[in-house]
Amino acid sequence: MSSRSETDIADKTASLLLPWYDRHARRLPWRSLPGKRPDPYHVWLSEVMLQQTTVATVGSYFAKFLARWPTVSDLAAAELDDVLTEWAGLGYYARARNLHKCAKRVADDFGGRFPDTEDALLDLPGIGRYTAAAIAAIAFDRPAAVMDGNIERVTTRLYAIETPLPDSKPALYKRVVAMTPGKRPGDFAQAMMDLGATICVPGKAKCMLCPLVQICTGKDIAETLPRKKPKAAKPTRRGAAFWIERSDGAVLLRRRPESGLLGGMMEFPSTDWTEHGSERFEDTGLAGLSADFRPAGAIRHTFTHFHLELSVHRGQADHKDAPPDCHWCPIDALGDRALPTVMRKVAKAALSG
DNA sequence: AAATCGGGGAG
DNA sequence: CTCCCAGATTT
Repeated sequence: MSSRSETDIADKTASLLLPWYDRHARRLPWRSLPGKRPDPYHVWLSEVMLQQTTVATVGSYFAKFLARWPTVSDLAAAELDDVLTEWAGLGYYARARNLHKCAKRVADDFGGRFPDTEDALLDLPGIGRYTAAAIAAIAFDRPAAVMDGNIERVTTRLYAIETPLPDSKPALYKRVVAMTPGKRPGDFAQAMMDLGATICVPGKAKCMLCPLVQICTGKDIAETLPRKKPKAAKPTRRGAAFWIERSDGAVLLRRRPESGLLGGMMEFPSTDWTEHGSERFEDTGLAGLSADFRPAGAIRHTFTHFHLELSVHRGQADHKDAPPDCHWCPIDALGDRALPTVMRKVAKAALSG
């Protein structure tokens, strides 16, 4: 039972938004020149990097990946460890593993060309509902309904939807489907996202500048929308990390398990991260390696669902061969390893403490 | 449906 | 400090 005004919004949004986009579109590295179709590889790479990640953060990573792997086939031929190394610092490392899997699938099953439908894209690793729709619309001009966090907020306000997220998602998606135009669907999606990033921002929206203000139902309560369900508090976990240096100056690194937190990334051998935590080197699981340690400070780091406090310990050991999953790394080469940000903090503490 | 999975920038 | 970001996958 959609009211008359809802129909009006669906009918008018694109025609109001696209002229605004033609004037105010942000110039981003992965966007093509106006009227030209972008390279699907560029669209895919940027969309995966942009999952839960800001435009400012992605910029340099996108350039590095494209310089090193100019085509999806180049990326498919890369070593996974090299992909993880280039991804280090960007977070959500399952994205990097799925990126590599997806590149291989595109190279092997599709001859290096991305499929051009939402359904086929959805079958690929690391491509979910949002990314499939975004690639289909932006790279292939398909009228797919694209809904990300920005578009959720814009649509919530446009229709003054007071049901909290995520319960409101199905209703939001129906509205986005109704608004998405048959012509320039990719530009429409990008325009909605630009609007959310620059005008219809979280908190106090800049309604005075909005091209949709004349049809916006929620402009008077924009600051209170979208409502959201409360989030759980973050507990603190603790543990210890060990900087183990050999007489030639190399440091011991260990690769973490393929799945789970920081999956496939490198670490300085550390204990499990638990509520109470352990300071004992024996709890790192490194058997048969003897070393004396002295305290070298502590670091704090926050992950998505917990805070971490790690004590850092520094010691010497002279073992020619590395334990399982481990290798000795020259200190000068640490920058070229797949070390996540938390482990770079550990390295900094060890070297200054 | 809920939990897991990073990191940084803005307020 | 909290919130949010061009979400996907697993449980």
